Amino acid sequence: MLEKTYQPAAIEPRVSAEWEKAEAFKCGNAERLAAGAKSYAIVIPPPNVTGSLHMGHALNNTLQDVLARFERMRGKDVLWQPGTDHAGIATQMVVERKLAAENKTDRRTMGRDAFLKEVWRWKDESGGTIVNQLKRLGASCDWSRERFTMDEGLSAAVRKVFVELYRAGLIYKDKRLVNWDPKFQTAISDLEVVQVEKKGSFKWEEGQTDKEGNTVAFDVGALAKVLAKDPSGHMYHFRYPLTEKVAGFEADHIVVATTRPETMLGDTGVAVHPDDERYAALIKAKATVTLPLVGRVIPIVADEYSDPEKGTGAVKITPAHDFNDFEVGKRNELAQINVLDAHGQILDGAAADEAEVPAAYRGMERFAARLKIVEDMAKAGLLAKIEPTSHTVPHGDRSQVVIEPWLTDQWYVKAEELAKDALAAVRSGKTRFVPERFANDYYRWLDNIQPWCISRQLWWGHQIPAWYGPDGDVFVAHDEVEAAAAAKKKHGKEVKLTRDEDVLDTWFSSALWPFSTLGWPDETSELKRYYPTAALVTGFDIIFFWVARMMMMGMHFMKEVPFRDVYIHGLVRDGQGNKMSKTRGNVIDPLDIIDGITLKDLVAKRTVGLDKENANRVEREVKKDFPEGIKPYGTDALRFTMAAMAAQGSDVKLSIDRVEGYRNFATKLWNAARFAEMNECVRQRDFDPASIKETVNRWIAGELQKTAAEVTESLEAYRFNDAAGSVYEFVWGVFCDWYLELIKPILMGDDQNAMAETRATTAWVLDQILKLLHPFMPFITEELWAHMVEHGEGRLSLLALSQWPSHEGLVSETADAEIGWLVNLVSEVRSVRSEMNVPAGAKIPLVIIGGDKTAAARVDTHGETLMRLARLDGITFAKSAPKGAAMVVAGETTAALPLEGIIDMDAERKRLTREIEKSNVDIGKMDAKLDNPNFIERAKPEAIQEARDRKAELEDIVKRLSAALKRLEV
RNA sequence: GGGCACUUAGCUCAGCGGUAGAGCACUACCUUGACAUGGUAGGGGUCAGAGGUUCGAUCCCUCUAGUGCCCA
Repeated sequence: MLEKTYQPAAIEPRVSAEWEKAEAFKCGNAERLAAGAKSYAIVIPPPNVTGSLHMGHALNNTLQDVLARFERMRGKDVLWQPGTDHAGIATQMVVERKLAAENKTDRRTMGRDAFLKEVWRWKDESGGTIVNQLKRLGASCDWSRERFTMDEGLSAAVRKVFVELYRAGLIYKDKRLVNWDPKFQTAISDLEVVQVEKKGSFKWEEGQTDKEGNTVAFDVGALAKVLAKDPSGHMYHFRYPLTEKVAGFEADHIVVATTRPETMLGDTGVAVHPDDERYAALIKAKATVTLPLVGRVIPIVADEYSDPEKGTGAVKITPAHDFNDFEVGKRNELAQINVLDAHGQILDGAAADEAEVPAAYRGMERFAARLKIVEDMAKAGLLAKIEPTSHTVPHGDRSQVVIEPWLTDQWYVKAEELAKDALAAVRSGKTRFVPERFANDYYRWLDNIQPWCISRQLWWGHQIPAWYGPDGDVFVAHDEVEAAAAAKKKHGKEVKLTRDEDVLDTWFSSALWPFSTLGWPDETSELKRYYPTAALVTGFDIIFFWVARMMMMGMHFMKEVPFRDVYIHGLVRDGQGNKMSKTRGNVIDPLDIIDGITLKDLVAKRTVGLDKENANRVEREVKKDFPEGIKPYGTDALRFTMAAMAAQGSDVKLSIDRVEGYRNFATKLWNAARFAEMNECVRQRDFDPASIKETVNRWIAGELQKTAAEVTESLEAYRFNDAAGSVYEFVWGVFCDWYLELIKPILMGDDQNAMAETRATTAWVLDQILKLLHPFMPFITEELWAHMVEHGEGRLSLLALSQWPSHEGLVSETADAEIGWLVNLVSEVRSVRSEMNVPAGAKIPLVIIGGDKTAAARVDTHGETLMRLARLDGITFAKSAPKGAAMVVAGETTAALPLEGIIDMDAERKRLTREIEKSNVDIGKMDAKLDNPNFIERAKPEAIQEARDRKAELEDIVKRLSAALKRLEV
């Protein structure tokens, strides 16, 4: 016998073990293939190997698993391909931190090879965390095929892709400005840069006076204080003196403005708009300015980049430190002078000599240099103005430090070429975004795509397969042997080669994921069978990072899209709609919902690493929101919550109340099964739902058929919430609330045939429920599936491998009408009882007024059920209502509850009047429609008929209620 | 500044050209032989505001206000 309540912690490990033992999720099952199973593949968005499970993963993987289990039950050969990516920067950071914590030598001291050994050791020890957590979610991946982006096979794919793209001219090396992260000292791609809005507060202007009329001097100390908080957010106006006075130009200087004063050390020009009259004389005279503090003579050039409307209309140009200036510099042949090193400090030593950096600034940190330069310009009398300005400042998404555009040699992918096929594939519908609107983001990005910088100055990652010869010429090859051969051919002798030190962007290998995990470049049978994959499930935040790049690589190397559908889901937020974040302290760990957590542990978890002020705030909030911590709700409840709340394209605001509600749902199911067990509801061999005789059983079979169709349709359309909603409503609202109640008299009665059929039907419906629920709640359903055979036959298979319900011909209109009548009548009686304050325990008689043969037959069949559910002590028939009775109007049936002396006739009068009023309002609405000639003329015939039927129905109700009311008034 | 969404019950959200729905919360009653992690009944909404299209608008269009996200 099942326990009274269900304990997820007790069943989940057991069920997991069953799946594993049966190798239930292995793709390529021989029987299935022999039966001609179509393939259905999903590749997991590989989580970072450094990662641990968060709510985003829980949502993402729940949805994938729902699809995978659904299709597996539909008989397909399912491959859900799992794995992790190597997360270049993140992993390198983790290991460096670990070395520091263990007081081991640092990365640079131990050298590249030794360090990489450390990383691999870390990966072997700790890299499995997230994979194990995914297993706890019930993810039905084919774990035997787990892949890692640094695996040998996947690395071979990376090398091949690099070499081929290079040879096709689609990868090249170039000296360009990159987004340089001074903290990690590596280039990063545009996508890894986040723009942060900054606005300062310091204000000063030359000649500004105070209340007394005294000129206010520039206060460098005050500025220093402001900049210490945030170095950005100000516009500085500098006077650059003309090298020589120019006829026709009044001033002896030109004013330029900048938000980054320190870059002036690298200025090589000043640009004004060619149509700007104010500066025409300077352009004509080919005037120059002498760069203050440095003394470099730099030209004033005409370039449309400068906006005459903005500031003075003159901009300083620093080609080596600004993306726009870089272009201006190229157009006007300005020198590129770099003044920063890899740490973001002003150059020192020989490099500084070459760049003509004044001694005063050498080796200075960039923001310290910013302040000093402003100070020195002020001292020189060349500072005109400082004003707060709001501007966006690029930050590294991992390092959180200000990014510097920096001139370096990097490898690039000619993304604009690869984008063409990727765009066409979506435009032509070969790949479809769900919801569709996300295709717009995809188009917009690919239409404006920039070269993709793929080299990273890290050690952990795929080292670029490029070797340099003695004269710096490059040999791109699959391996060193091939490179050496090429070098020998060129030089006519063996030469010493050095390999490019850089590694590739992690996303470069992720872009190959849909085919590299299937064995490419080998022509494996898996590649043939599972590519293109059926669906990709991911968040909108990585459409650019990943989806677009997989499309580009897939189209180029496989000549075919990597996936048919891309389902984009939202973000998981907290109950209030805030993004979950560590500093906000509102992160909910999925495992804490599954296993539960005490208040104390939750506070500790959320405050770790926070400063005192934040920690106190978070502690207060946690105590308020979770006074008793989080109870253990189990995986199924969490998964069902995710699915039920994953409406297309919208975020999931996760509240614990909701999870609790679905945990209760699981309990409800558990107890329904317990009821079935207690009543010996055992599935019969060869049970055929089409041959059911009893009305109530025919009815539930029909309802089940409809529900199964709804769930199937919703899942096919990625409408997870609708699918979850349909099955929830059926299980609770139909099966438990009505069917189980309706059959109790049969199960306790003495009609053996009816009882046998009902038991078999109940067992059968429960089986179908377990199947329909399985994709959402795999553990409890698998457990019940196994349990429910104790008295019957052994199951032929695991529920996970059973067949998805799909039925036809089970819906019976007569059964629907009959049970509908019963349900309606019970509800109405209950409602009247409650409103008339009839004590819940009291049994009362029911009199059916003027009932026809149908009513009599129905009462004959369902009288006992009716009595039980409406708590009646007898049902009789009469021509007219007895005196002092409350009236019940249920569909075509009118009935009376003779309650004289029990009920308040005044209350009944009021109730009837209110009911009549309500119906009359609705009749009025119908009349308004039907009296409108335009409606009759133009509306759809069905709409007109509907309105007429509705009106007739309402009028009938009013008639009967009015009659009842009249009787009371006599 | 450009683009995309959103605004529906106390809260979180579905829905949709033709009787406004769910979960949670709330109220009353109920230890009825699966389940109090339950049952029964109930209250609660001019579907952000203003126009327009339509026989008919919560739904389609325009504008306004507010909110969020993406891109510059």
